[in-house]
Amino acid sequence: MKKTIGKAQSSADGVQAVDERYSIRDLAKDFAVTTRALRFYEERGLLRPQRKGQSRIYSAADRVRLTLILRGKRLGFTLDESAELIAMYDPSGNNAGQLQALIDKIQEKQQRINAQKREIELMLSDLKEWELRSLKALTELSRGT
Amino acid sequence: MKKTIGKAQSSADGVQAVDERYSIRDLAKDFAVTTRALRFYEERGLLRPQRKGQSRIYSAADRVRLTLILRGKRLGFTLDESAELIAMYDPSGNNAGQLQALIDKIQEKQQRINAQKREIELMLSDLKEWELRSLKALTELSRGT
DNA sequence: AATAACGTTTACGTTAACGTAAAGCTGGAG
DNA sequence: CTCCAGCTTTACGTTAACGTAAACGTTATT
Repeated sequence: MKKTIGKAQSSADGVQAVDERYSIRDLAKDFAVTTRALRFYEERGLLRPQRKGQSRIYSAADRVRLTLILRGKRLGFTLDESAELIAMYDPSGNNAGQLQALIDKIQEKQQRINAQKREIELMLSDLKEWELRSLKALTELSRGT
Repeated sequence: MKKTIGKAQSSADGVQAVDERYSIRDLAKDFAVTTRALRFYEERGLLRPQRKGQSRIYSAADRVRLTLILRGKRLGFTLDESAELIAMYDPSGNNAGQLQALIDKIQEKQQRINAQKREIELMLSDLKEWELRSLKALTELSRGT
């Protein structure tokens, strides 16, 4: 892993060990997204990189957020939903209410996905039936029935 | 079930029994979609209702097609994909070549759907893990750990 | 100084699947 | 005949999640 910005944070504060800094292109490359996407996520409030002059500087925390954003996408969440989830997951204000809300959202998502799964299984059996029918029709046809 | 258009098709041809006719609003009501959506589906080639004068008249076959369209939507298919599926179900010009192509398409579709199913199962276990974590965090928090 | 390589903001373009008027036929009730 | 509900076409608007392009700033290297 190469740090492409500045020098290493050999901070003397002991506790906060590594807090590497990444350019926008670093993140884009590492996560296989475009820089446009990263700026867009920021515009939508999902990322808040520091600035060095006019340039954006991303931290390890930003990488975690981005990971959550992309996982959300894979799970079919909208950006707004992911923003909510990230906010809830944020350990800054972790009260019981927030966690309960998070759990509710997750369970709701489970319901939807389960429904999809059931529908897909229905469709699969449907398609298999059709395939059988078509195969029979084809063989009969080639035999000149 | 009320037929709201014309009179019943008490056709004397014996074989083709019921072929009810529905107005666009009938279909909209029955399937809980807007008339705009129905015209849009037609515009995209997914429906082909007859015309009586300027008005559209939908048949039982059209209802089946609409069912497939909506099922496709629930499965997350685009309209174009649904159009493909509907074309597969259609027993129009069935020569050997067409049948083979049909089978190929069906099998290809099966692959994709199976992949989707696996992905969904992955997501589910992911979500369950999250849920567990959140639940633990919540109980520990309420216990004041 | 000039060029390349990267960064920035601003802003219009794109796709999907309709929503939402606007304005005009049309058949049947009164 | 009049009128209205219900149908039609035409066409611009909307949301999400960026893509794409223009025009410009900033370093670092040649």
